[in-house]
Amino acid sequence: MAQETINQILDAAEDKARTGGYNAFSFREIAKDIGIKSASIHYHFPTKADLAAQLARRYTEKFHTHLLSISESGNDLHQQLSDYANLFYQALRTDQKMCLCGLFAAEMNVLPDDVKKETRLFFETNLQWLETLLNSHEIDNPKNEALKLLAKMEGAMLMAKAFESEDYFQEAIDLSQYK
Amino acid sequence: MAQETINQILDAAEDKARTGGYNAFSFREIAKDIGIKSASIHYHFPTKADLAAQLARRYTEKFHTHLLSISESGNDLHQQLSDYANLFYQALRTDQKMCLCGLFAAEMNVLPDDVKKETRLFFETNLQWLETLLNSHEIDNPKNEALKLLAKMEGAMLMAKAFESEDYFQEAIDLSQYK
DNA sequence: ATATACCTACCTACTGGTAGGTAGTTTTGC
DNA sequence: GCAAAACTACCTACCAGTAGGTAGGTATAT
Repeated sequence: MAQETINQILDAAEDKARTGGYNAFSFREIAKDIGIKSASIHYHFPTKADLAAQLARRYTEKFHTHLLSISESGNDLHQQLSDYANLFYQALRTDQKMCLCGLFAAEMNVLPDDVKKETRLFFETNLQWLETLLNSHEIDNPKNEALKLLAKMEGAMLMAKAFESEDYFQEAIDLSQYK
Repeated sequence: MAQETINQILDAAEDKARTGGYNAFSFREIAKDIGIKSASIHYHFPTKADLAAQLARRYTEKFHTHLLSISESGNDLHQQLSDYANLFYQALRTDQKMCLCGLFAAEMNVLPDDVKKETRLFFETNLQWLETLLNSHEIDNPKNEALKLLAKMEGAMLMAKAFESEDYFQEAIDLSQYK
């Protein structure tokens, strides 16, 4: 089973992609990092587009798992949104890195189609989860409110990166209106 | 006077940088676009870092000019913030491209120091302008409010890119609280 | 016998950057 | 007033390094 290698490849790629985007990771660098040859990565991921698409998909799936566990908690709206914001904050804090799909979104125009598709799926997944949550708490115009919340998360992450301090994320996130 | 060439180089570089970030423009591509040789670009900008730093600086300066003209209008708070949001919206709409510094911010970790510095300056310039505006209209905690507004702008731009539609920007921007 | 998971060796295309040359313009010294 | 020197804004030709990708080989396990 080569699942372990595949995970290692994706881990290394994610690390680099979340630092500088689609052009910031290469087959050679990943190979060097995990101790195999670049040609061997092509065995698992024929093209770079395949690798990046898988990367975005894995990222979205992991994120979705966290979303489900938040909604299953049964906590009140403010707490769930707090936990939600914390998903982004922890990504910043523990990895000192941007949201993978946030970075990909910024580069949307230069991404291969498959990667675009997976990137958009991340945002759609988030919007849907937020909308359901807001709707179940009888918030007006949940669709629009969801979009504003998602934009707030990504914008706050960008502030943290721009000023190179996670604190800016917390300062930019204000969920008091949902209390 | 070679100012014209310099402008052409920066224009071509900005076009590409705003599409895919720091790694999305090369001396050769720019040279080809404007009809000179890549070596000649090095004459005006010794290194890529120099070029990108100048690019960010020019971008910030232009933006700052617009900011000044908004504050000189003497319009009410809501109108000025609307005009402010429109600066970002127009960048999206007319160029179909991301905010240069928003993209650079996402890639902060891989930028040369000079480019980092200029990128941060863009955000500081925005924060300062917003803070002054909010302060003069007796808004509570203007510093924090400024950060939240700036995050909102960049977040909304990211939404527009993620979904490849400018409409998402307008939907994510809601300034009704400042009415 | 076949499939898996790697390998070596190589390809073409492109990257930022440098050395050294040149035509045309401007500045300097007498 | 004019020739020499210097400067500007390009050029050709090249470098080492890296990019994604391919062909074909090999050891191991089923």
